[in-house]
Amino acid sequence: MDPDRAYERAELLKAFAHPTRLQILAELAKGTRCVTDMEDILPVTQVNISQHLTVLRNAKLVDFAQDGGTRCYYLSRPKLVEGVLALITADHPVLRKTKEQIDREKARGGKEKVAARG
Amino acid sequence: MDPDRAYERAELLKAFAHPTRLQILAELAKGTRCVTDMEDILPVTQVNISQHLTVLRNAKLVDFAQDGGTRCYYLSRPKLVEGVLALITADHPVLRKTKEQIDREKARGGKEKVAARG
DNA sequence: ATCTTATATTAGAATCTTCTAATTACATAA
DNA sequence: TTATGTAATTAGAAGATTCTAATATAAGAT
Repeated sequence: MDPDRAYERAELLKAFAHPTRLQILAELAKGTRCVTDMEDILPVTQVNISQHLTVLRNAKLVDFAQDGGTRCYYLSRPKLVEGVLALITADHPVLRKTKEQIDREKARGGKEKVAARG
Repeated sequence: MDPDRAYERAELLKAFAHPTRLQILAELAKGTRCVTDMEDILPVTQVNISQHLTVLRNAKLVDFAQDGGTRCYYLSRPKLVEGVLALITADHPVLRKTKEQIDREKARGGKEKVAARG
């Protein structure tokens, strides 16, 4: 992965990487919500929610449609957000390998870099 | 999502959310690597790589098997890491909705919170 | 024992992120 | 036009993260 793309993608992941923002995203995954809806659910101030929504908007994870004085927020890339939420919510057992297992994997020819054929 | 789980999951995502760590994870997704392998690929110091590997180990995203003086690092939760890498690598078109579309979605009864039946 | 190679640790400065307090803006109702 | 409800912005303090420099540890070779 080249450094520029790594930087971009890290920026995207940073937008996810905060407890309040994850809770906002999880809530929006259930449907459109306005800021007052979120205030009812989250144990933080309106100002703080608004600040986190700004981060999420800048990352293009959410957007809103204006409805008079209120804003209806929704996921602007639902597949991405739902995908990430599903992955971090699932249980992923932690593997442990010995040097011998790794050697056997290499012998079988796994995913590692190999000399070009031909 | 309850605040404790949100906190835990945000911690996990923070481990992903750095360009150098993403590059390390992408490299390990190709196969086992030792620290010198990574030094050859990444434009950062050995010390810094080691520090990022510590972060990744603490998050249980990677682990290593000792091989004499070198350490063979591998993904300890490959499905999780590969899943996240695939999601952030894919192109996810950005949706835009009007208030009217949102109203119609609500009328159809979408994912939003609804009064309990019964 | 000493040197070399491979990797980790520690300390601290620089930078970035987050939260709180104060204020602003905008839409609607009275 | 004043009040009310909804949401955003700004400034700055507090806290967390990251990087660099110096040093340490451990294994293998000489």
